[in-house]
Amino acid sequence: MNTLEHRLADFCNHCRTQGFPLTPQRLAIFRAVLASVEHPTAEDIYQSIKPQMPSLSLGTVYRTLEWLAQERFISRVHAPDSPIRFDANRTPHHHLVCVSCHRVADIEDPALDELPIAPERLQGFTVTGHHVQIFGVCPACQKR
Amino acid sequence: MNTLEHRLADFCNHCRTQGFPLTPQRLAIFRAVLASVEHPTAEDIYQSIKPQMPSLSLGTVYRTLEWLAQERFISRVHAPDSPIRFDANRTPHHHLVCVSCHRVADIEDPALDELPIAPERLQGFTVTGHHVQIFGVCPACQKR
DNA sequence: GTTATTGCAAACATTTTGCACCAGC
DNA sequence: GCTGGTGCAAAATGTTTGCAATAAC
Repeated sequence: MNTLEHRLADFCNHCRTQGFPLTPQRLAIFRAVLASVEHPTAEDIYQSIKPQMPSLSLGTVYRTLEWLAQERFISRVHAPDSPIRFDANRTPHHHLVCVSCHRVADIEDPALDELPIAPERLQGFTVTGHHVQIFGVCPACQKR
Repeated sequence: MNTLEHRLADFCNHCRTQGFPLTPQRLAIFRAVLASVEHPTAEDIYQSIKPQMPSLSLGTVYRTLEWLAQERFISRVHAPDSPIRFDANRTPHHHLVCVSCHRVADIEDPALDELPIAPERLQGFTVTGHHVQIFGVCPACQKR
């Protein structure tokens, strides 16, 4: 199971055991990434939390997102013509990127997780992972 | 054939027939992208041309690279933790990205050009293309 | 009480833009 | 000569950082 509650409990545990102070800002920021179906930018996260926590600063959001990525609770999504986005989905997946509105959707397909790459083409690189971006026009943009 | 001379002639032709003034700046910038084996950033291009053309401005480099991409003579490469890079390679290919030094190498493999994506997973997106990024450590960084 | 985090503002890196001047056609 | 390109400097954008005040433990 991977419910929101489970993920949050995991996170609190990690902070406690690793000696990272569990601040309301961290909790709110991780919650916001977990809750978002889109892939929010730092600014998106900031705007979504600001109403309930007016003292929050954008710098803290950047620092915390960076730290969450380092601790492997979220990952960064780099798409063209867009600031860095964040993603709490930890199951292996790839991305559908709308070339019109720059929306990013997750795509899960085991066929994409194991690519048949010929080793002799790797030019001596030690591979640590890969990521597929599929470009296209999303349903909403097709209607325009 | 796709020699440098051929690509340049193509480019000059395109400008002539499409009514785009063929300026020394445009020629120098396209030449620089063609000549580079790495995937240069705007700043890289600027620095490489500056000695022979001291009047060149960075703004022109950005404007020209953007225009070259629009006219499909080059493409943009978006890699994590790096400014936008440019690529004159027009044969279908993908990228090897070094997670240590952020170098980007081309990888050509027909297996990557036609991915077996199940249509029902596309969530209504109209697909226009895709791109594979393979992350790893390049030979130079492995030795450190 | 100690230590790490936060808020704030300034700095930074990259890219875009407005405008007067200049060059290609 | 007209049209669009260039150089320059300023602005915009996205992100990072230094530091004093503050909150978690």
